[in-house]
Amino acid sequence: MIGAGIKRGTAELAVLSILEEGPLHGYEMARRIEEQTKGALRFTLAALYPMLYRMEQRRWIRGSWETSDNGRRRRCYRLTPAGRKKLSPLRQEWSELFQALRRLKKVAHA
Amino acid sequence: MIGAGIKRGTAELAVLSILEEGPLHGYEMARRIEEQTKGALRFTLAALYPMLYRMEQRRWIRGSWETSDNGRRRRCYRLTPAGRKKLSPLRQEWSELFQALRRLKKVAHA
DNA sequence: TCTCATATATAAGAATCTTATATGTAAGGG
DNA sequence: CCCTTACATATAAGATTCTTATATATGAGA
Repeated sequence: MIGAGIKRGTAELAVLSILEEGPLHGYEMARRIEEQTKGALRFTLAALYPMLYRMEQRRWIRGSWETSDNGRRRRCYRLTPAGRKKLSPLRQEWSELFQALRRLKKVAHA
Repeated sequence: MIGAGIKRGTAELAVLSILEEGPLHGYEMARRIEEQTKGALRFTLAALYPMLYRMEQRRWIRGSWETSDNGRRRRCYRLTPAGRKKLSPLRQEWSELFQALRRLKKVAHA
């Protein structure tokens, strides 16, 4: 798995990206991020929950308590318009970072 | 320029990459990183000097005081064999991060 | 002399990650 | 019936690495 040192800031992009596909609760977000990145990117729930809280404060996502079929309470988050608007500049920024690092001598064969 | 949030961990790779080209002192490293990334990646010296110190503690780089032609004292760093060995797994890790983020819905057209 | 470029250094603070710990329900196996 | 695993959220303490602000000092050019 990718180490803690270099993955800072990825949670924000990961959460917004995952929520773009539809509303979701934290536990499932963590599972999907791990699944979709084939285990490369993995977040502990302890990292994810405070992040979700912060993103809600910034109005990028909005959470609501729901009760699932199996009777469990969970907090379902969905992207706000502001969150959706944040996505493309954020992706752009990551894209620029990749390019920048590639210029500092090839970052592998990526 | 790329924001502080997402560039964590890049300094390490940047320094090792720059030193791969030859020994260098901190001030010039900062200048070259900015130049080579066309201004996208920029480190303040206040971020760079402690980083160089930490990397020296880890034996990835080795510094020596030199006096330049113009009579200024400066600390010249060079890659150690250990530092050189660190470069390829580190690049690999970044490469995997890029791939992982790309899988979470395209990170722009990168 | 004043300012800019060179050159290094430290301090205080912010943000985001880590591991450890806590709580509670539901389902399945022995 | 009990134990373990999966589900689901939450907080605390600590590490790391970035930020801005500040300090020091020399050399060159206007």
